[in-house]
Amino acid sequence: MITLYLAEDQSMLNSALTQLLDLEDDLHVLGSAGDGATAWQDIQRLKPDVAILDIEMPKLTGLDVADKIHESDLPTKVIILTTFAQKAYFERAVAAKVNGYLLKDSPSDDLIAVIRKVMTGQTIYAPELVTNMVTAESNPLTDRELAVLAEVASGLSSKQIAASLFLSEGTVRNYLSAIFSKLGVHNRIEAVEMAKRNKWLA
Amino acid sequence: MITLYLAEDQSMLNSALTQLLDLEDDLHVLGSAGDGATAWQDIQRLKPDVAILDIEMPKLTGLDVADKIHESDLPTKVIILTTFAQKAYFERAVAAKVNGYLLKDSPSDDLIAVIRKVMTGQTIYAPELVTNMVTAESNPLTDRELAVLAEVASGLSSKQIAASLFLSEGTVRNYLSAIFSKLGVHNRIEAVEMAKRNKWLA
DNA sequence: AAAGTGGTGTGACAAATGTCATGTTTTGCG
DNA sequence: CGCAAAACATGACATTTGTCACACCACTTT
Repeated sequence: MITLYLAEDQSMLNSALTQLLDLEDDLHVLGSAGDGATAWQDIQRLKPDVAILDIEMPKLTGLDVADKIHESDLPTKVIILTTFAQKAYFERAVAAKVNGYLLKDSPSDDLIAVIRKVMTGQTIYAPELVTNMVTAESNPLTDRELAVLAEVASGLSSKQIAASLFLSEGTVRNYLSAIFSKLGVHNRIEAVEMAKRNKWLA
Repeated sequence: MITLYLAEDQSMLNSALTQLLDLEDDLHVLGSAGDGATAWQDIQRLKPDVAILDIEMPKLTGLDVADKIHESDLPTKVIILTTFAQKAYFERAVAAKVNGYLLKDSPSDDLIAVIRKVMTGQTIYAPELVTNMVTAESNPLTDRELAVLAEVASGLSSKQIAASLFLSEGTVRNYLSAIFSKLGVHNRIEAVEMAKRNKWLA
């Protein structure tokens, strides 16, 4: 009997999967949560064989929970279940040594299959991800540039950003200029749009 | 026996719900699709009692499909199943006379309950929506302003927008100024962010 | 018919933005 | 170490952006 824990903040999917997984003879769902913090507490207590974690959740992301599981040497294996094939997320997941990484546009039967494979010690990554890895942009910005862009994204002016980061206004504008050049765009709007699309912010 | 059709582009949710709904004694899923166009074709042919439609899907949105069902006088009742409580969507759904409107952060049991209620002739809207209706902003922009903002959102400069809409550059900037004033913001970034959040664009 | 209202359109002006040339640390790396 | 590449920082300059006062028109209201 494989014991499971499910962390997924969309209730419709959470409850549907919980019920569906529990119907399998060899699977049993010990519990589920809609946020990362609750999930982490439950997982420490329940020690499931496999934790299925969404990434974007309140309080703690699935990747944060995966890190904690790994740090604490829990026996629990981790499957990340997320919406998009995002290079940034995938890289963090690989670094966290997750046992599986599956996209939500796979059918639920795939999830069941991955759970069983992970329990045999295999590591399973969705093929779309490997493909996407090649094409997807890697974040070319430095920490400082990213900090500036984050402020721009929340609507601050160069002057406000300068004050916030203790820089001269010219410096801020220069970072912006460097950002535009690196991203191949020509203004703040486009830069912010690209950064959001690639999840480079926050 | 209530026959169902499910249109949902996230395979994980689609397949999980399909299986789960089919387990109920009085429900039967005739088919499902991951895009609106396929769904519309199938629904015409299969004439299910209830169609459960996601809004954001490829080809045709769930709201488009709902309109078509209504126009064609099909007997099929419509339940919209979507992620966020978005005033703009909800208004269109009400205009399309849908029989139910449910959020994906409701548990799957709620969906089953709503299906049965809708079949008795009731119309069911998620309570979060009615609450949200009061607080949510209604789009205060004129058509012209919206056209300008849409171009801004795709990163064009005032000069480019002026050329595209056959206006003087000053006029474009004046529209922007009016937009900022109406939205209570002070620059393009914030205006675009607000418009995107409220789905006022495209 | 006059007055009011809201959408549309314009140019002048001040402020913010983006580019560039340049200098100063910090960080690999042979 | 030495030194090259990258990151960090600044001010001068031209362009773009945002504000404002104003004008025109269509459409109500009085």
